[in-house]
Amino acid sequence: MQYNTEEEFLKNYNPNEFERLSMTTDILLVSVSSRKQDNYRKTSKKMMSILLAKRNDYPYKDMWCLPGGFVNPKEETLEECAKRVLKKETNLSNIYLEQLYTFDDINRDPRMRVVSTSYIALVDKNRLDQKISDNASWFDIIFYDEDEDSISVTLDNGSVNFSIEISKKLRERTTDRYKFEEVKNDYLAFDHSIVIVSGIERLRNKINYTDIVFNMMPEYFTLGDLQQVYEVILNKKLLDPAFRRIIVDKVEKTDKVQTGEGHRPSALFKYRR
Amino acid sequence: MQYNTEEEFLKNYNPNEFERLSMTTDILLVSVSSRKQDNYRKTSKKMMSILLAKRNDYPYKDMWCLPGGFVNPKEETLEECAKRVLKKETNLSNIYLEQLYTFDDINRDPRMRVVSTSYIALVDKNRLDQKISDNASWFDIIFYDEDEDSISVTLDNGSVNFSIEISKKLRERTTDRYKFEEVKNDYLAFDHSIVIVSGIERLRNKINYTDIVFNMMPEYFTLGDLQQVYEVILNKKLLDPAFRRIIVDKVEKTDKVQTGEGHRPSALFKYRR
DNA sequence: TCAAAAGTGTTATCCCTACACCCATGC
DNA sequence: GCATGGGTGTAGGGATAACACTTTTGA
Repeated sequence: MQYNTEEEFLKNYNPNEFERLSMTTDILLVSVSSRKQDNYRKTSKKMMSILLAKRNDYPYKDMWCLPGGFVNPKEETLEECAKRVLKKETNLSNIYLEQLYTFDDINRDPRMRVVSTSYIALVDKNRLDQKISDNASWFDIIFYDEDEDSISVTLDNGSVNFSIEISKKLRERTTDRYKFEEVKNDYLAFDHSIVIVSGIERLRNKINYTDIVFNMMPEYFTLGDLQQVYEVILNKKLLDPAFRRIIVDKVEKTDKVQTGEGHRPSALFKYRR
Repeated sequence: MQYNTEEEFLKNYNPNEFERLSMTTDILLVSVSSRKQDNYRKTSKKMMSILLAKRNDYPYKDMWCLPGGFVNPKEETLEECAKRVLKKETNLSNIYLEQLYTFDDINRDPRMRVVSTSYIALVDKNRLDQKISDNASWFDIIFYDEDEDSISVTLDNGSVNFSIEISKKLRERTTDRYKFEEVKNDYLAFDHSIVIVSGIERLRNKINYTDIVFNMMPEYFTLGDLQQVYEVILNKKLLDPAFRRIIVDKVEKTDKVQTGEGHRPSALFKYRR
């Protein structure tokens, strides 16, 4: 249908002229957890954590999924929808949020077409009080292994523990974009295993050329803590002097000192604004 | 609404339970044009070109926009929709295509909510025969200037010439994501000026760490040509020896030679697979 | 002959890696 | 005392930038 005048345009409005669909936003909320070590001298071990929600409705009963919700087209933009979901789940408003990718799993819901725009959100877990939604739970990424053509992830929330396996294949040889496909996944609903893996890839890339990591840090932190966060995201050990050289311009030393750790106390730094 | 059994789930299906919206895909098709120089010795000057379509329907009459179209939710994914549009506009099927961003301009169409997922597509113009859609036209980017907080672009298709100005502002100080806003734009419909600028940013970034540039090159090319394409995308002059060192592993020298150019003939290379 | 681009070599500089080393603490 | 992490200095190697230089062609 094509209109030539304003009159025609307004008069001929037919709400069913175009096929409609529903949209959702899904949010990959990432943080970092610490687990105390037995040896009193050792620093606590760090892991990435993501927030998952348990479904108790048919047909996804007892599966886990990323927090998300349908977009209300009359009221909110996609980003506003994502913020609304985050607020509901964490009771926090000012969380770092970045659009990840728009996935459209054509058969996601048998009743209607759903397109989902996913977001990645980063937060310092210490900012969260206890008011997380009842059906939500933090899962630690206790294992993450990536090679040429597959990714393997193990998640654990203290009582539930499961692994997923994703195959990766370069889409075109001219680019860095991968096609991810589920190989093994018995616990995550929809295509959320793919969203998780894509988000972690994004995070891992961006940590090298942006300061997003500071969205996951408390106001004051030691360089050791910061280095461990880098290491857990990059999934490799870094050399201390090299790390300090990279980070030195991004942080500011404060007067504060952290003691009582079974070794030499460390200076507390904060992000340089 | 929540379902506990399959029976309940299927029986209670209500197509209006969730608010619907319409989706479109918009495609930023980028190529490189050459313009012969007066001096017979000089190589022809290169410019980026993008494909725009002229609207002749109210309320966008005589404005230009990116090729695009509504997604048919029953029949196609977003990417399939983008490919369908590209096929219609260029008569080509195997064009490099990459999802750019999902923009949702809440007041894009006064009659209904439209969300648009944009794609960037790269092509070697030589592959295109004359069968471009009647209302479509290649615009050369004859001027592109970017500084700390604004971008200025001038487009020209031989008969129409216009400029747009976009302000850019870092969204958060921890990241590299910019908020773009139109400052001046009298010719481009919707939010397409923002899509164009975002796409060029993406291309400029990716050229440094991927091989996407070869999607815009013919099978055989000289290193001088290739370097000029890099230069026009990066918007700066590169030093010959440095460029050759970077590129040497990506290309293969062939027996072919290009002569008749008013200077020493150059070897033809092709992309190393 | 000459202007333009093709193509190559060489040096200085920067940055990163790797390693060595000393310091300060709690038990 | 000692294991552990905090914190710093330095030598070596690889990549890059800048420049100089030679080659080859069409008009």
